[in-house]
Amino acid sequence: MTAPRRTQAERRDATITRLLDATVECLATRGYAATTTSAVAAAAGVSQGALFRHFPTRQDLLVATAEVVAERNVAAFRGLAGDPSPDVEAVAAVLGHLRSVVLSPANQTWRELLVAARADPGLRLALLPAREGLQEQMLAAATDLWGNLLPPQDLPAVLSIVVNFLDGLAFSALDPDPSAPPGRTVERALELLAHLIVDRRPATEEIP
Amino acid sequence: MTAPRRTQAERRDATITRLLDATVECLATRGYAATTTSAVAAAAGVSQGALFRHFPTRQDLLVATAEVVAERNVAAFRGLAGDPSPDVEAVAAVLGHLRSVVLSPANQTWRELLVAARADPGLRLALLPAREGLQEQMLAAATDLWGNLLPPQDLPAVLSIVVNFLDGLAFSALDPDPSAPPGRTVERALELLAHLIVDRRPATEEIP
DNA sequence: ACAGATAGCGAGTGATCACTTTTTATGTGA
DNA sequence: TCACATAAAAAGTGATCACTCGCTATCTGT
Repeated sequence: MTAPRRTQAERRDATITRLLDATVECLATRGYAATTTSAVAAAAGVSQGALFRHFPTRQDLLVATAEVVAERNVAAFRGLAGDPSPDVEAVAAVLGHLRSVVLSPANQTWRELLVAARADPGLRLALLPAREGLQEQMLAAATDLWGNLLPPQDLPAVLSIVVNFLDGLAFSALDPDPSAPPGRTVERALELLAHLIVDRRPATEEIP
Repeated sequence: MTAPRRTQAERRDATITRLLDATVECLATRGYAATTTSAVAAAAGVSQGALFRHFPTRQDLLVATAEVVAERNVAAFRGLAGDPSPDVEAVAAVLGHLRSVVLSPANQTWRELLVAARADPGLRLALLPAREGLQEQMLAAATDLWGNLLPPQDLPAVLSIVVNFLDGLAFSALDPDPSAPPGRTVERALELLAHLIVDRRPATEEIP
């Protein structure tokens, strides 16, 4: 009943935030094609007119959303703790955390936008700076994590293997629940990758 | 001038083939969202009415296309020659071939449909048998290629690493030309994976 | 040759898309 | 307090979507 009495800037920022959050959720749950302006506006609890006041086109909304999730993803990657002298188990544990980061809704949103950008030159161009920044930050994070385990010239290759493997995994895992525990195959794959990073000699499991 | 005089079955099969090929091309070049029934019909050189005579809904067309490209992908995987006693270079070469297979339009089409299926339960369900068949055939192909190099229980994990890495690569490579030569990082990554497969001990490159 | 069946065409059809315009609410500066 | 600016809502607008329908063209069995 009582008026909240917010400033214009507060009102503006609040609805923009709600729109961006709604777009993330919409992309993660319904996919790119079903992320329509009306669906986003409805999810945000505002009108379409409000949406188009702050984002002139749908693409502008998507690009802004991409930048938001790119920042979140960078923060999540940097949040992975590094160990000064890690063993195989520690690296495998980090890879497990990395897996859950890659499977998170924010990363799912990012993937959805990347896939759409492949066939949309305008979106691809608009996403380029965020993509480069993300890559750079991830290489820096990889240096923090594994810089003393690998020769510097191999870091990009190993990072590419790990991240693309996890992305490919997220993308071929069509299970409705992305936070499900990893299967045996994935578990063993992470183990092999951990060996690749730590001692560069994966142990052959003896068959009992 | 002269009438070609084809049977009904020939006419039917011909337009169905043209529609499926057009759908593959459309998905690979324009992406899922832009693969509309009118675009496919135009690319196939037939009317929309002809399309809907053979495929009651758009989803039926997409599912049929998925089954076609899944078969093509299996054939491409099985076409990779195995070597009875391969060294690192041979395995790396096979991985290079595998990369070009994964980057092919047929595989790009498959990925596009998989991504769309994530947010579309009906499509996901319809794609399930093709997905299982593909996975099975790929494991068989991997056994042919690397069965005598790896312990059997590690085959699924290694296959998962390789294939998902390449898929993730295809999916983050937004270059307009997918047949471009692999960059230094990708080259080194394939080398490391070859070592992982062959001698399970990647060589550390000395810095000159 | 001819009746019936199948294939293909193209003009619709309602729904929904991204987006615009008009109108109403809500802060802001003087 | 009140003219003004900005934010949000409500009601459009043309274009395009998946899909239908009536018609013609082509083939098939007899």
